[in-house]
Amino acid sequence: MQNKGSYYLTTAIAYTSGKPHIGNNYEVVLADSIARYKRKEGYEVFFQTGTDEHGQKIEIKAQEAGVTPKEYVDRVAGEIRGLCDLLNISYDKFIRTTDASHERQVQKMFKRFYDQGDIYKGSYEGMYCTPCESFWTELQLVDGKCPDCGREVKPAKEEAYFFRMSKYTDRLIQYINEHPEFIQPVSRKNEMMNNFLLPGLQDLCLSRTSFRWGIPVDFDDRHVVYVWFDALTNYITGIGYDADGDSSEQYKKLWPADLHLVGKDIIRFHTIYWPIFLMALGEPLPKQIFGHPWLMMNGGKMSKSKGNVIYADDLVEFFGVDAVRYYVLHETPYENDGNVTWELIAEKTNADLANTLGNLVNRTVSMSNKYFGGIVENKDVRLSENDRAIDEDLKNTVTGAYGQCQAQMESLRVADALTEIFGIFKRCNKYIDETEPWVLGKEKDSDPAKGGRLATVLYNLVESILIGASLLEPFMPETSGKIASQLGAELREFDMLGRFGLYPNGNRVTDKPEILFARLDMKEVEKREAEIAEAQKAETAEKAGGQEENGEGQPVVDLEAKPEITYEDFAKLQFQVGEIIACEAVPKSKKLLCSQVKIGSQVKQIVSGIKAHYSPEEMVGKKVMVLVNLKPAVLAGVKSEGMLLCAEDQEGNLALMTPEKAMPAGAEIC
RNA sequence: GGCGAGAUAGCUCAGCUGGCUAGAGCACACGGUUCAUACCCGUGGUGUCGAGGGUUCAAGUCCCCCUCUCGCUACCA
Repeated sequence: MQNKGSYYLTTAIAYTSGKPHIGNNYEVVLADSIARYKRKEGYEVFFQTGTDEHGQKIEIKAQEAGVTPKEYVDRVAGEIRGLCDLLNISYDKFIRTTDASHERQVQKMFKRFYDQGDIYKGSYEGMYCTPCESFWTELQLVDGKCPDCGREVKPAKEEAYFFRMSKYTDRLIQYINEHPEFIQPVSRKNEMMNNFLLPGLQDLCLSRTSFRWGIPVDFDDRHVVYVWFDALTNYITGIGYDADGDSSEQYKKLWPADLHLVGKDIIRFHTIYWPIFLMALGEPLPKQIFGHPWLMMNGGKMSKSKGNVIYADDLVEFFGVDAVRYYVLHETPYENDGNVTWELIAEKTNADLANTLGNLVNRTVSMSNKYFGGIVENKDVRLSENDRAIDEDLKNTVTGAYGQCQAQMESLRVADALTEIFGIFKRCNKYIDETEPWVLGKEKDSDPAKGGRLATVLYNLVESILIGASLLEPFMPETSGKIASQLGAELREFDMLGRFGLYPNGNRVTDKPEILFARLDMKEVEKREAEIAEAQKAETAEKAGGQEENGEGQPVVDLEAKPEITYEDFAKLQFQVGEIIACEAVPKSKKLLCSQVKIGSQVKQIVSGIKAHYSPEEMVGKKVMVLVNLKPAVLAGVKSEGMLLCAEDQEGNLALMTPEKAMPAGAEIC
């Protein structure tokens, strides 16, 4: 293939807070297939993936595990890299945000932003009005003064560095409008525009002082750099960017990246903050950001304590690496989320890999051995009109597949590209049916014409399969290799795939055909799945058994630490037990319920955002914890005179706080 | 509440700028076949194309309205 220049693609880097599940690994498989494909097309590909290793969550996880954060991330990063290797990911660089070179560059970039005025020192909580005891963001201030009392405000102690996003917003809007291909799929572009860019960007807080596990700001070492800035910049530090202008040759060759592949959940960071950071550095923006859909497990509800988390290593052990790759690539179409369960993978493996592909290779090799001792030879006998038409149709399908595949890959429709490739194998199966080799085989010795025809039929099959396998290589490299080896030939380069008949005449296929994909018994699949579920549950139970230890099945919720308060601060809050005597949904609101709450002898109206978790009916009669002396506010046009207190987990599930014993409405909570 | 996406066969989905009897894959049923991993090939759907209205010679395909689902966002005190 001719050299088509460089092609730089990345995945998002994986957060090292724990072992990733198949839904996380899906992205690198997708990226890998694109990387391998582009390489075969003649691009000089550089494919980077890696791990994101800083942040408070990791600091806490490490503490729980009784190890240093570095020890913790070393272990998890190793695990993640191991999964990549297991999945046959052909990354060129595996970057870690704890790499010394990355850390140094992040510090330099941070300093440079500060020096050029993009970063200013402000306050994380906001401006503090001492008499009102309130924090305000700069935007809320009226003429730089407290919007409540109009008095002077001053920065709070909780200082932080902020990035002036507003400075670059217009340029970014213009860029996005002029480059319709920048954000893919396009529906995401509108989301970003309408929700963030057009209303105006808030300045982004770029440092934290509440924990230590991060890259220190070198000129103010109480601060560590915000993890997103740390993480996003990996795309340039990994290839040798230098903030002082001494970037590597590699960087000059590869940047701007051709493709950032990221999950749809973090497309905002990649299409807004990242481009703005690059503008501030004076570097060009990446050519395309693709926000791919997710692979959902059992409809998205998974937990280790239920035993339904699906991990790549379990799948690979049972199905084999290429069956897993095939499934995740084929099942996630383009814009919609895909689904993954053990049963679905098994079904797809049986239908497409065992039946269509594996059986095709097996029957072709078997017939070659049976009829010609494994020798594959095109006899070029005279064909009937009918046979000629059949052969032509086969060849057209096979030689045309690359073009079809190409068109799909151009728009990153990997699933559709795979479908095109499997069209070859389906056509081959049909070809066998049309030519009926077993009929020819019976008369091949008595009728040389039939024998010749049979040889040609098998030659055409072997040739077609080899072309199909060559095209399949980026997606299922191991399988393609096995097929080529069974056929006794080498996989082809892409620019050969339009030509039919390159298989060496008289070459020999293997005499010991190996089953590529065994048909799976659904009972076996269910059994294995159940075993793994049991193991997960057992592991969770074991961890939960330890006193303070939190297993991954009972996730901890880590919050950003707030500043310490005094007892006096606390004493200002008035908590009481309230009894909900009436409750109704707030019209024109998706999340709000309006409750009448009896507190002692008074009744307060309180609006709460808990509609998704409680129906108005079940609210009535509950005794709940109420923050009584909160300043009244109007929500969705309804007055609210307090706050019902709830616990909230990682998924945003809410649980009302209720007294553990019967208590009268109005009882003080202290 | 705002913005956006979607609602098509049992399941997962294709159907571009409106045009002949609305498609694919899976599953299922039947038929054929036996080289092969009980495999492959063929055949099979009366689907109100979410409801209603409109434009048009002609509408899943355009317009209006409604219902529901999903995503982002705001409020979630």
